[in-house]
Order: sequence, then structure tokens, then C-alpha cells
Amino acid sequence: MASPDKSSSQPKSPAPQSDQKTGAGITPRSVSYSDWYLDIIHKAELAEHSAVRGCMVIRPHGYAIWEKMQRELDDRFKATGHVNAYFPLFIPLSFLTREEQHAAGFAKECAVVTHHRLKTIDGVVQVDPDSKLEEPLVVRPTSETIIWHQYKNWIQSYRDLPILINQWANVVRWELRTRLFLRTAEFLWQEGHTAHATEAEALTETQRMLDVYADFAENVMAVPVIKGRKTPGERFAGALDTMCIEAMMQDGKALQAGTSHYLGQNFSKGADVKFLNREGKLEYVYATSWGVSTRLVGALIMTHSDDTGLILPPKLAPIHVVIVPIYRKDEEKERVYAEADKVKAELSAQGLTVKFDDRDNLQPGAKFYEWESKGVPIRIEIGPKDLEKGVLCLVRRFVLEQPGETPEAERKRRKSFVPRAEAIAGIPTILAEMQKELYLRALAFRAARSRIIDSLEDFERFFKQEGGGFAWVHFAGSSDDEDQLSKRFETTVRCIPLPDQIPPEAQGSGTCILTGQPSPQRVIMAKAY
RNA sequence: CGGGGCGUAGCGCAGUCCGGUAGCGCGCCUGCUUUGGGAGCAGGAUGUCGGAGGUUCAAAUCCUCUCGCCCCGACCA
Repeated sequence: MASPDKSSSQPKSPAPQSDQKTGAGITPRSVSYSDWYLDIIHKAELAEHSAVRGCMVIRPHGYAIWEKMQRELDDRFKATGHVNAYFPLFIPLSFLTREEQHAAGFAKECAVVTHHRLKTIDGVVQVDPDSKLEEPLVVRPTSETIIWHQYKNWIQSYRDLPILINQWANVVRWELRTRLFLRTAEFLWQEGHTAHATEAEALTETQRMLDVYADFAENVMAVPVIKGRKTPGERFAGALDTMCIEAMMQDGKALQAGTSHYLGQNFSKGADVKFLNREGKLEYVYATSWGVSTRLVGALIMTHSDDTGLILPPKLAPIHVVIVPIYRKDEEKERVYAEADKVKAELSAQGLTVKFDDRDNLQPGAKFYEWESKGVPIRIEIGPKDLEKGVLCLVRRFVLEQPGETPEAERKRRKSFVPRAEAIAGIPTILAEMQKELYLRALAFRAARSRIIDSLEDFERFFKQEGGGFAWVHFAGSSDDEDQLSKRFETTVRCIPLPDQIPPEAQGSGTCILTGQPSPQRVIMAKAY
């Protein structure tokens, strides 16, 4: 168990939040995890609230991270045979009623367009009452229904299958309680919608895309995930099976980072999409859908960042290297700038994104803090001394913690002076190391906050006294039993892990922690975002 | 959507109890000096006090309504 909370060593004074912020203007995680999260987003200029309730503005630095995610994911979708397309934002209300379960799942959070015109009445611009739509349009909360309506026209025989389409889009779910990136009324995502001739092929697709998500999370985001399936209660509305990847945040809570659904014939029946199979018989098409959203940016923040600011895995960092010039006289400035330009060019030639911070109204220290809070993995300081010695001063955004080390010592360890050529050639290696270390650090954190638990007493102690995390428990109860546990401990079954996701010590059958019924395997219970 | 808290300059806040016409720090602009971990001095600009009504000679302050954010619940990616 890692020491999850340093607040115990601090006086629990009712001081205003601002007094508890660090010099960086960030509330320490130990004081308030949610304030910390918002401070990070603010300091790193990732996003902010807009004039519209529950909707956020994604600022350039935040959007650049999303664009990097998009690129990585899109490449993987293409590599697995998918193509992109685009379907409408609006869905006729009647479409949603065709798949009952699906409609019920989203009914409570739909934005509905009912009019199509404004009119100035008594000098006030308002909705023209005479412009009512014959059929209201629902702003898509997800696109299964409208996409399957279209697939009906595209599918006649098994030769038309499979259809492997993805779309990048925004969707709207009228959430009551929102948090930047994690849950907003409008969000950006991708949704894959595939059509198959057989159940087996659709099931394979469901699993394959889950694997794509897990690969992306672990190798690009450096976020370790556990692959599993949802319980019936947590399943996507209208799916026969929902598979997911679950990640652990620094407060021990689980975050669903991606889902892949096997939809069976539910949507093809709803839209009446049949095909002629090889035997010449009409059959309903088998479907999958899968998606990840801008929520992943939230996952990224909550997995890696520290009390100084954002920490980004190099593969998703919009800027890999920032160069900060140091000089006194104009003559020095000239030489330093010339060198900075050269270093930038040489690194750019290696495919790295480099920012030369040539603002002359800030002192170097201010720039250091700013770029650290924005998560730039490597800083190069270039000053007259470096020019003389032929070295570059490299500073890493983070290094793996060493127990008992003072912040000053750690700062020193992050900094190194390296012969110029060696430094330039070595930066990709450093970035690769950081990428790996971030993953290992997150993995170690998750391990430290995971427990195998066999009794309700231990379960209660874990979540109420020991900070909680992932509890590997045997659970064989009903949905009602799950609700009961949720009410008592605020925990839910995050997933039923796939067999190869279960560590050796957690394998095997047992008896349900709540009901004592026999249970074939352990599940992960946790508090969740 | 229920309970609690908060909206005052770009950011963080004081002022609200007890009405008298708005202030502090940071940031911003100009100039000079500075620059290897958040610069100094001098001068300067910036506010429909979240919004709408009301009470009053007078409202950031009192009353009513409303919008938004944060926290805790219910719901959810």
C-alpha cells in the first residue's frame, strides 16, 4: 500500500483554498484532489468553462493533445481495416424509439430540437412559434440508430459485409453534473459502427477493438488498463455485451477509458437490416460499436500529473522540447539565440516538436515553471557557459521518485549537462525512457492500491479507512446486490476481467463476498468516475 | 434534480453582517535596469460588483427572482 494521502501530516485547518496552493498556484492533491484536477487544467490552459452550461471550451494546448490521440487512434483504426465517414448530428425522434432498451438508456439526457426559426417579436429575438418541426430532432447522444438506418440501404447480401466504419464527431448527453473532460454535456469522440454476417465475426471485432484501445492506452497514453466486461447493470443500452478498459486514477478511483460493444442483432432488427447469406437465406446483420472520448484527456491528467502541473507522456506531448535562452548582454543574447535556432532545427529534423521560448519579458525561472505546468517533457537551457563548454543543459519534466529525496535533490537529478552532439542525438532516447517510466510508475501505483479481498470486513476497511483502490473480490450477486454494495461503499463492479488480465494470486473460483454463493472468478470493485 | 458553498479588474481575493458611489496582490502597458528556478524601480490602464427586478435620497452591501461554477448525493462515457 502506497501512502495515499499526505494530508494526515498537515494541519486540517479551515484555511481558504488559495492559501493551500503551492507556489505554482495548484492545490496539492493531498488537500483536494478535485481542486487539484481543475487547477491543472487551468494552469496548463487545457480547457475552460463556456457560456453554455456543462459545455467546455477546449483550448489549443488541450486540443493539441486530443489531436495527437486522434492521430494515434485513427492510424490504428485504419490499420485494422476501418474507414471514416460522417453521419448527421440530428436524429429523428422516431429512430430512437425503434430499439426500446437503447432509447430508454438515453431518454433522460437528450437535447431535442423542436423549432427551426427565430423571429423578432416586440424587438426581442425569440423562437418563432410558427416554426415548430413536424418531428422533433434529437441531438445525437450516440449514432447507432441513424447509422443503421443508412446501413439498410447499403446491405443486401453477405458480399456487402463487413462494413467497418468509424466517425469522429461530437455528441450531446444532457448531464446534470459535469466536470471538465470527464463529463460534459457535449463531448468529442469517435464511434465505430460495424456490420457483420456472423455472430462470431462481430464478437471478434468487439474483442479486436478492445485490444486496440488497450494498446493505445498502455503504449501511447502510458496508462495501464484492465480489460474486462461490464455486468448487465453497467452494460451499454441496447448491447448484448459491453467490454471495457478500466484505469486507476491517482485517488484510487476507476475510470472507464473505452468501451467496445457487441450489439448482436438488436439494431439491425430495429432498422430492419437483413442480408442474403451464402445459403440464400435472409438474416439480420450482426453489429458492434466502440468508442473513446475526450474523457481520455482527463484520464491522462489524473494518471500522471503532479502538484507542479501537467505531466504528459512524450507520445502525446504537443511540444517535446522547449528551449529557454539565458543571457545578460545583447552580445550574449545574439549568440544564444543563434545556437537555440540551430538546436531547434536539428531536433526538428529528427521529427521532434520544439518550442523556442524567445519572450524577453519573462525571466528564465518564470518560463521554467510555465512549461513544467504545461507538461513539456524536456527543457533545454542554453546560456553563455554552455556555448563555451559545448554542452546543452537538459532538464526532464519528471524522474522516478526516490524514497526520502528532498525536492531540491530531485530537481538537481532532473538536470544534466551533456555534450552538445550527444544531447541532440540522445533526446529521443530520453523521451522513450520517460514514456516507459510513466507507464511503470502508473503500473506500480495501481499494484500498490489493489487488494485481493475475501470478506466484507476487509472490503469495508479497504474503502473506508485505507483509501481504497481496486478490490479483487468474488461477487456472484444480482444487480440488486450490486446496488446494495454501491449504496454502502460507493463501489461498483468496474469489470469482470478477461482471464488473461487476472494476476496469478487472484485467479481461481471462490465464494461471493456478499451472498456466499459460488463464484467462478474475481471481479474488480472500485469507486468510479 | 435535491442539500451546502461561492460569483467583485485577465487570475486570486478583501469589502457585504452594520447601505454613502470600489480596493489589494499577481498579471497587463510605457521607460530604464535585469535574466542559470517565478526580477527591481518609476509611471500608467483596466470593473455593466454574474444578471433582472424591487426597497431607498443613496445598493457590491437589504429583499425577490434568475443564471453559472464548486462540493456532497441520485444519474451517467
